[in-house]
Amino acid sequence: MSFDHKKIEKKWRNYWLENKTFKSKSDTNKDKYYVLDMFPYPSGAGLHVGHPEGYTATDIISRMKRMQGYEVLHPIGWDAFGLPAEQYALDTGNDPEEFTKKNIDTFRRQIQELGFSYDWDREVNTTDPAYYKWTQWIFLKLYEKGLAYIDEVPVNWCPALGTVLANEEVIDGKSERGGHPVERRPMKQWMLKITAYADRLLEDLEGLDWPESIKDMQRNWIGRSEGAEVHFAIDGFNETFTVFTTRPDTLFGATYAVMAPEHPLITKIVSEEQQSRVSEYIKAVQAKSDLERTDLAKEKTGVFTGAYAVNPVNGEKLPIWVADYVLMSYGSGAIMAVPAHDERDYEFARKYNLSIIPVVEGGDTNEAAYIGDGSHINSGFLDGLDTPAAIQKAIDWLEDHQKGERKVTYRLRDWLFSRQRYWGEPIPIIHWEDGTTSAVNEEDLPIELPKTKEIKPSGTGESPLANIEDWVNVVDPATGKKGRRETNTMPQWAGSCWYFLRYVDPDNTQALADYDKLQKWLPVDTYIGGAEHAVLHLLYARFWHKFLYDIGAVPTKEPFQKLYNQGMILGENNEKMSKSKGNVVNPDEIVASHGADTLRLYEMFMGPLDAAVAWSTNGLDGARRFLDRVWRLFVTDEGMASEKIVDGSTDNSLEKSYHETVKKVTENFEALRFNTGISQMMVFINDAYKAEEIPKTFAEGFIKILSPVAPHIAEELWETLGHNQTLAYQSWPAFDEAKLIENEVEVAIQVMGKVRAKMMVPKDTSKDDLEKQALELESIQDWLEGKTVRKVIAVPGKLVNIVAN
RNA sequence: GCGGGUGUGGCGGAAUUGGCAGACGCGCUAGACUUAGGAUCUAGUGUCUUCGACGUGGGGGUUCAAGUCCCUCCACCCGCACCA
Repeated sequence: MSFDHKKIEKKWRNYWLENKTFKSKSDTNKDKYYVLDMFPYPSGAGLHVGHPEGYTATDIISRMKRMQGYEVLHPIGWDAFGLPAEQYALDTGNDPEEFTKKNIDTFRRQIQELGFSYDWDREVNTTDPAYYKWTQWIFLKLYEKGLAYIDEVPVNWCPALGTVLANEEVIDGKSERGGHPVERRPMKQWMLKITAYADRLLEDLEGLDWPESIKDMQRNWIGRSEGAEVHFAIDGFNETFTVFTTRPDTLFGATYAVMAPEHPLITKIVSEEQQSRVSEYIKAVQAKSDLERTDLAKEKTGVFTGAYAVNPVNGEKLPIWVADYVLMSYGSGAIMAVPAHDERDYEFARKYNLSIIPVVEGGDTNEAAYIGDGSHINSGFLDGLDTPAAIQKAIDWLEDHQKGERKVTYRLRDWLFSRQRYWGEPIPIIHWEDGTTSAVNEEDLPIELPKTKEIKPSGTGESPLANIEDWVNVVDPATGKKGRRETNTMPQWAGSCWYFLRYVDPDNTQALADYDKLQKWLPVDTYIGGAEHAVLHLLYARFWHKFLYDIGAVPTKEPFQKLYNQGMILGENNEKMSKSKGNVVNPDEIVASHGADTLRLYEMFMGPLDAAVAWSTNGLDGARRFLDRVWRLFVTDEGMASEKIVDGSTDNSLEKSYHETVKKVTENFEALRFNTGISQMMVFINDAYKAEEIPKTFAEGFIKILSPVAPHIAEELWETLGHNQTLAYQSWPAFDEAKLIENEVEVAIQVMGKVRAKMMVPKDTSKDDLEKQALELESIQDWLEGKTVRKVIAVPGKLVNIVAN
């Protein structure tokens, strides 16, 4: 008979919730273990089958660690600010808060139905004023320390929608909704100075147990490069400009200079005869979308400005060009071009017939740019040096002559922190009528979002908050000075930068979390989530954490010690699940038809946690079949413990299988290799079916190791075996290494590397004996007939290989 | 182009230090039980011209022995993308 998953799962779900079985305590002597999921955005679509994959993985770790005697912190919450709720409000006129609340209720129900062992007293919600009070507080601290500042930066302005769009809302230069044209427009925006932490964000990656690919992505994103800034005079002007280069050693090979189209100096230096061509070019570039501009396939374009730069090392005059292959956002927005040793400059020089002067020996500059190392030529005081030495000497020369200096540049840019949106944390700043700006007082936090039915774009590019007069206008009670609240709100990343701190102390009204409690729980021991957050979320969170460390708010330099990325679950047709493809699997339906335990088991058994694997209904049925087999093995049709389970059994036929299973499951779970751990449990159940008796201790041990994966059925089995307490805190079974060693082992006998026979021998048979016995085997004699034995390799306990010809 | 990764039966996937390739599951085949079965149980299941040979993306190499180490090529996936 199969088990009644609906009845059992409801029973234990309610038991855990009512008894607060998974409440974690900060004041214990137990060692702590903090297992974190990337908290979800509660979308209107409800839970996706992808969610339970990561959540089951962390739940298995949590449940196992509890049984191993750790005090486990395993919380969940809601990353509930964000665009979809605002779009919904715009479309329907409904309140995003109510909409969000409803979605959260659905997510909570679905997550509880899957039996995850979260401590529900620690639930956090980024849209709760009691929570975002502290998000705003962190912003105030950043502002105090000069790490939050206003800058004029280009944003995606959509005139038709009257609003600014996030990059992901712009598709091929058109708005995602409505397909309206979008243009780049400079606007005043809040920026966070993440670049001030660039080096630390880079260096501290070393000590983290993260996938190397993610660390690499962060390293690339930060993009540190060492080089020099070189100052160039402009011929006939009392102006200089600066270029950044990683190859100051090639300065003698510079044959022209390039400024980005946005470079402020261009309008000053452009010659009369080039004026119209330059302004036309700049206009054409501005009309291009970012996508078009960065399209590598396209040919490089540019125009001559008519002006000349003076090469500081030799006084040569270099024509200054404008070209969009130079980016204003990197370095200083201008370069010295060394076509002989830079592929991009080479391509450009070839197209526009600019001269190419080799200064490093090695390549053939008639064919291609030579990037490699070599002895320097045509380079005055650098001649004869190799690249590293020439770089050093060139920088020394520049510094001695005040023509430049050593410089480190980053690809990482400061974080654009404002959004012209309603549904986000208000930025706690007031702009006064006298032109000054001040932060809201700490004790006035939180600045709550005003309730409104008017979540319409303001039309000016400001957020809908600008329309709400009561909220936006303020008067300083002390001086009567009038002011306006900042109408920009924070991006969705803000709330997720520190939520894992709030779980530690979710109800604290005096601090974002109590320092001693943070000391108990930090860092997060295991953090699991999707790889789509590899850079932004994880980099922003690390940045805030380091800042909080600097102001003494948190005790660790890094938030997440071990990180793991779960893979994606694809549709049955091997494509990404999506409504339009009709291949979406709804977890509610699976929980109803097969049960939560089956879904959990199946998702863990599908393949390695980090792999992308296609959903299979047959595979799901197989997972259910296994649980049915376990049930039938332990429980009679009458619902009693099977007679096959014997207390004090002397049958030791299962001994090796049991100990091996406990060992493998423990080790595999520890290493997040759930698929192999589960397959070992299947092996044990197959063996147990064949055994006459199952010692009760083995049955109990098996139920314990099954419980992290399939907790409902495990609790029910545990109870059926006569226990009246949850098994959530029963001790994790131990295995006996000695029980794994057989007295007799099978060794393979190979002739010329091919297995020709096998024999059973005592496990510690010596090399010589092995060799002797193998050669005496009759079947081996046949193989050796007519051949001469040249060599015999014997590996005790493993195999014998006879080399003969 | 650069960085990271993957390639094993019909399918998902296993294989410490190089040491019996294909664990476990799905699917499939046969049998048992059955009024019936998409239930359950038992046995089998890499390929082939079944003595035996061949097999871990292709080719080459090291080794007594290679999925595993080295060289080379191919395919696919992820990230970045004119970063000076």
